[in-house]
Parts: sequence; C-alpha cells; structure tokens
Amino acid sequence: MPTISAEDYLKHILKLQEGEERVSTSALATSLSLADASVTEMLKKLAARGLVRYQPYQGVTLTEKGRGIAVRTLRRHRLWELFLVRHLGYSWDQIHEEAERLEHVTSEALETALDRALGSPQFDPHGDPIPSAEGRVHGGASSALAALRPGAVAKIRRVADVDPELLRHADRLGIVPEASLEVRERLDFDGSLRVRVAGGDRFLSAEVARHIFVELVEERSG
Amino acid sequence: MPTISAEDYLKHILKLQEGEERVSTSALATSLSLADASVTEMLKKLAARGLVRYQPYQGVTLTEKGRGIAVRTLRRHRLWELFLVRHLGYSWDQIHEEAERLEHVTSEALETALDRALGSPQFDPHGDPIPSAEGRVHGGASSALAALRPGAVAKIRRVADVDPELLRHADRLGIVPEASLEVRERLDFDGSLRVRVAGGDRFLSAEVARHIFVELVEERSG
DNA sequence: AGGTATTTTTAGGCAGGGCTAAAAACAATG
DNA sequence: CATTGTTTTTAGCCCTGCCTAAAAATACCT
Repeated sequence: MPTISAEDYLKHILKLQEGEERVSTSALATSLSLADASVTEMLKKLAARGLVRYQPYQGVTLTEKGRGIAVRTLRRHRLWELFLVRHLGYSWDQIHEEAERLEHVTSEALETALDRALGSPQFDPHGDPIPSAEGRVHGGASSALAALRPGAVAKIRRVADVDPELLRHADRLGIVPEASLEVRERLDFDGSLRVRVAGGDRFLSAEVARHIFVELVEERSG
Repeated sequence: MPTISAEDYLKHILKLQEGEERVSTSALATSLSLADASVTEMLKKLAARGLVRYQPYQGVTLTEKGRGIAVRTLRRHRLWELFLVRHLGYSWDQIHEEAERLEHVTSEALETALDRALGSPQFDPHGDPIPSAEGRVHGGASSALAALRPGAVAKIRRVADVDPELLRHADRLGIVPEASLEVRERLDFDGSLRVRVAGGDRFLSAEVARHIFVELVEERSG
C-alpha cells in the first residue's frame, strides 16, 4: 500500500510529466509546496520501492507501477469530484479539496461502487477525463479559448481547476463544459475576449481565457 | 485539527468509558491493538492538548473538548455507514472498514451534506444511534436478546458490529433492526434460542444472541 | 505488614516525512 | 577555461507514532 504522501508525489509527477520527458526535483518541489531537499529524499525512497526511476541530478520519471498508482489516484479523485456534485449537492468550486482527501482512503470496492453509481462517467465536473479502471487516460485534444480568433464557434470542453474563484467566475458567465460559444471580439492589446455564450455577451480576460479549453466547431470569418 | 490517531484514541476512550468511570491504559491499548507504552505516551500528548484528563497510573477520562471530537468522529462514521448502504450498494457487513477510514477525512461541509442526503437519520444500518450535529447521543435502552424468556415478543433494535461474519449470519436469518421476533424455546444447557422471525423458525447460539439487542414488546407466558 | 504479581511508566530506538543551511554538481558566460 | 550562478544533494535536526525491555507504582494475598 502506498502512503498518502507517495500517492501525492506520484500524482504530481504524472501531471508534470505531460510534455516534459523528465521532471526536475525543483519543479516537483514547487508543485507539492515542499522544500527541494525533502523531495530529493522522498525520490530516493520512491525509487527504492520501484515506483519511479531516479538518477541524482537527472530528474524523475514514473515506472509502470508508479504510473499505475498515480492514474488510479487521479481516477479516484475525479470520481469523487463528480460524485460530490451529482449526489451530495456540491458545486464545482468546492470539490477539489474534499476529493484531495477522499482519494487516499478509497478502496478498490469503493472506487467500483462510485463508478457504478455514476454510470462509468468519462469526465469530471471540470471536464477533465476520468481514467478508466484499467488505467487508460482519455487525452482530450482541445485548445485554449485564448487562442481563438473572432468568428470562431466552439464547444467548451474543460475549465482548468486551478482556483475556486476562477470556477465560480466561469460558472456565473455560463462557461461550463458542453456549452457552446462564439468569439465575437478580441482586444489585441490585452488579449481579452468578448464571447457569446448561453445567449448573452460576456467579457473574459486573457488570463481567464487561458484556462478554458474548447473544441473548435467552425471558424467563420468575423 | 486532531490527527487520525488522536481521533481513534478519543473514539475508543468514549466507547470504553460507557459504564466505567476511568479508562485504564491497558484497556485502551487492547482496544486499539497497540502496546501499553505507546498509549501512555499518547495520553500525555492528548492531555497536553486538553483533550483528556490523565493522571499517571489513574487512567483517563475525556474532557468536553475531547468528547466533542470523539462524538463528532462517531457521527461521521455512522453517517458514512448508512450512506454506503443507501447510496452505494454496500451490505452492512462491509461498511465498517470503509467508514473507519472515511470518518477521518470528512469536513464539516461533507458531514452536513451526508446528513442532508440521508434526511438526518437517527440510526446506522446496525441500529447504532447516530449522534446529532450538536453532539447529543441518543442512548437507546435495549436489552440483549440472550436474556429473553420463551414467549417474549420483541422488536430488534441493534445488531452489534463486532464481526462481519456475525452480520452476514444475522442477515441471512432475517435478524435486522426493526424486525419483530418471538422467542419460542430456550435450551438452558447452552443458552441457545429458537425464535420466530420473518415468518420462520430460526436457531441462534447464545453467543449470537448476546450481540442482538431488542426492545421487549410483550412477555407472554410460553 | 511484607513479598509477590500485575499494571503502568520510563528509556532508548526506529521509520516516515518534513525543514534549514552548507556543500557539491551542473550550467553558462566573459 | 575559469569564474559566477543555479540546481540539487548531503548533513544534521525535528516531530509524530509506534516498539521492546527495564524500572517503578500499585494491588493483592497470606
């Protein structure tokens, strides 16, 4: 059984590993909000348990075993997030912290029960893919709303779960997964956008638009 | 925030405190499956945090603060047990272990959500009372089935959650909270009983009957 | 009361995880 | 290529909880 701490390390490595080949000690330390030295030590322990490949000064990568645990933890996290919304009346800005704790005390039986109660869902409330029980992750190929040009029509896929405030803000604007949207105007000097969504025109800062991911439907010239 | 360990200590002290005035170090150690010495040390720490009153060689009692945490933990445990049965398809012999872990990662918000989803329930699936949000525990005054005489008619209140096997056994016999039962026969030499329950006659060993608690309805002479 | 038994506490260790400060390795640049 | 700067690792500590073995209190019993 991996400890809570180990699950957290593996989860963060998994996330940081997207794109990059090897994850540096300092990047991981920043991501976990821990001192670099603490991370160095833990990496040695994880390597000894066969969960990561670690060469001093060369960063880490997950082994198959480590990846398995990381993905399983991510699956539990996202199943809980959806469960909290669907069955316990939570809103999507309040679920991250709860799931962060619940994911570490979820047995295989409970994971299965959650999955069944939810009908084997593919996405969590933020639009993040829920890994399958076998560990396959459905990498949705979507692009940042911030990159779209005026006239573009797109379907919202995902709102990055970086901050509860962003989520509350997006929600008030009608920016939720599955909603449709059209870019009406783009101010070049600050990158902010005016978009039509849920029947109304809304303004989004570039910073907000950077955290919203969409699938392009049509690229009308404005 | 109390640690998981502290919550477990307090919960066990609460349980052992029923009846007895002070709880001894060794009784607590046995209950927690820990070495006596470990318990002694922890008691000093809990006392320093104001959660228990502890005098060397004199045993422990809970302070108001400690009792509050113990009762809250018990409440969360029992809410989870019922939730697992009602909303996640668990049977009552599989819920204890899950709840044992979930109770320690349950925020006040989650506790409230569980309570609401269940309609502020009074009892868990074993018939154990669920403490109120304010910490009041509904002490149900029931007696052991083992003590009833032939001819007695009673309503089942509670089946002690001591072992999953006992629970599965009781369930197969139709012995569940709220069911009605009549004692038909009692074999004095081993204390075993023949009872009528759910329309059929069933045999119970004295050991099983000792873990079933009932409320007497009528004491017919057999 | 005095001596044996039992309980409880103290002493000394260990593993998991974390921290700061100092040293070592790697990178980068004049 | 040598020096400065940035990462990363090592060294030495801390805290939480647990353990065993030995010592000290309390209890029991003749």
